[in-house]
Amino acid sequence: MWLHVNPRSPVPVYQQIVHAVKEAVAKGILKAGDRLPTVRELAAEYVINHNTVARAYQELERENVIQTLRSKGTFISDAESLPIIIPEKVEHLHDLIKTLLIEAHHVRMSPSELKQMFVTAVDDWTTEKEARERHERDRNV
Amino acid sequence: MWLHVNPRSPVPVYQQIVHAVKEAVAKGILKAGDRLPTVRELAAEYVINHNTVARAYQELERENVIQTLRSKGTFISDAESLPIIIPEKVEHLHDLIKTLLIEAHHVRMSPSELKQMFVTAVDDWTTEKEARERHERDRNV
Amino acid sequence: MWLHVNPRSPVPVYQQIVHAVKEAVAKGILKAGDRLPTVRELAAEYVINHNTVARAYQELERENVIQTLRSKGTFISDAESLPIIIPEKVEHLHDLIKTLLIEAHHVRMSPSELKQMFVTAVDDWTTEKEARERHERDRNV
Amino acid sequence: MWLHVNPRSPVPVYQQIVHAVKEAVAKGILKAGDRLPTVRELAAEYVINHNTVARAYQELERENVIQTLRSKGTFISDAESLPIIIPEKVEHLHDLIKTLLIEAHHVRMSPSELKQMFVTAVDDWTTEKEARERHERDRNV
DNA sequence: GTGGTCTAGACCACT
DNA sequence: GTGGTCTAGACCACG
Repeated sequence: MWLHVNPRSPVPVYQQIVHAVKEAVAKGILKAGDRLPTVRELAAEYVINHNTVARAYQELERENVIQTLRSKGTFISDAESLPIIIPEKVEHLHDLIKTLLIEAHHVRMSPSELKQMFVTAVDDWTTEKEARERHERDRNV
Repeated sequence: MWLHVNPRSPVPVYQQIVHAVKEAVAKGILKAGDRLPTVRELAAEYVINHNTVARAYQELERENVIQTLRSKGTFISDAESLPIIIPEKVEHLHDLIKTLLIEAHHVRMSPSELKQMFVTAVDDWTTEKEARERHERDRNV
Repeated sequence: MWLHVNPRSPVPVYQQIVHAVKEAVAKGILKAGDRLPTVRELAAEYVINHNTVARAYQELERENVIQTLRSKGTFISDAESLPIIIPEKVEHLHDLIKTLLIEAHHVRMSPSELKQMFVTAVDDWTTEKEARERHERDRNV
Repeated sequence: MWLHVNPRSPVPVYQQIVHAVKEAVAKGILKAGDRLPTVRELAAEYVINHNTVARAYQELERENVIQTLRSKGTFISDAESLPIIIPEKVEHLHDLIKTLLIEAHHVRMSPSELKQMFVTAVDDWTTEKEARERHERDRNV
């Protein structure tokens, strides 16, 4: 399963859920049209308050990651159906990168070392994703 | 000035201060030995309670970013005085990079586009920093 | 109860709380998973401000002695959950021992007498702890 | 010299001085009758406020470690001249040992390991002291 | 109901 | 005058 919730973490549980769903989507584990568990199913399985799960789903819907079809369930949105590109969010990425640079400095890592680390991480991410997709294809052949 | 505080942001004021100081240090705007405003000066200037500022300073001291000289004020610490390297924090950087990849995907940005953006951001950061240092040197000549 | 607070002591109240909790844990009076009083309960019982208690709890959490489960309360953490070993802290123990030797000298106690006293104290501590554990076990049988 | 003062340490400077003097005495580096620098000499040499040094001397006098002979200077007290043995102070040693046990527990050191560490530390202390005394004697022969 | 944050204002220890 | 601590009382985020 793509979800691990740690109730002891300082980051709110509902945000952990949001993040996990977005991660699964980004990795290609969840794909457009896939159905998510209902709020109550997920709440029961992970022993979470259902209000918490509901809040996570609301947030995901707000971000257009999922869509709720009335009385049919919630599904991963079709990415292409959302043509809106939001400069505000790109801004957010810039801030994240800046934070990365700041934190790196305080761990005595130079910008170029960070760049190195970043490139490696991205390459790993990409190859892992491709491996996953190849594996998926083979299974379906 | 290197500090902007937004009291209505969801991120706690004391953390905003912490982040701002770390940013100024990473950028080279604040240097080892520089004196920070006193708790009460800073509190007055930004209309913050002095306790909030004190809490930020304590957090910064805990992270070895600043040092308190008893009743003389607080100063940016020498980076060299901290031989401790914390693998746990490097781990944190990895997580940040992963988050970056995930968020990028949800703004329809591919890993390679993100890489591009990252490299540009780092280069900008570095050249800005060098420009600042050159300017500083020239002023002191 | 395992807590005695003296508001007129020169040592800060929040540190007294921190120390008392650590002592209770070391003695086995508080065990992994045990729930601590809520911030406000403890504050009310000892006529302390809740902020002071909160600060003590935060410090304890930072030292991995307790863990906060969001809006469920705070609990003694599993010792096993903390694989981190800090040489810096062992250093601190050495300093404490040196202080002990120095203070002993000024009470006209020779190192060997101190050694005697130390061994006795440790043995008492251990037997007391074992007695407490045996008693605990018997009660649960 | 037997004094090192760290103005950045969280422990007050005057206490650092007190501790250093007591340490030098316990180690036999300073002996009964030895003359200490005057308040102003010491203040000048270590760039400390003379009030701070004065306070340290007061504290040392209060603890009978030194004695001030009016207009002749301050001297290390003759230990044997102070026949008073204070149970209150022995109590203090007990508390220190208890703290040691508590802190050891939170660094995952068992009481017996601590005992081991303690014995080693005491033996080192004693042999060092004897070596110093032998060296002293040889020099004076 | 839980802890977390903030303000306001007071007092203290240290230099 | 510096930071550190504490109280009192308020509001918020989370589950």
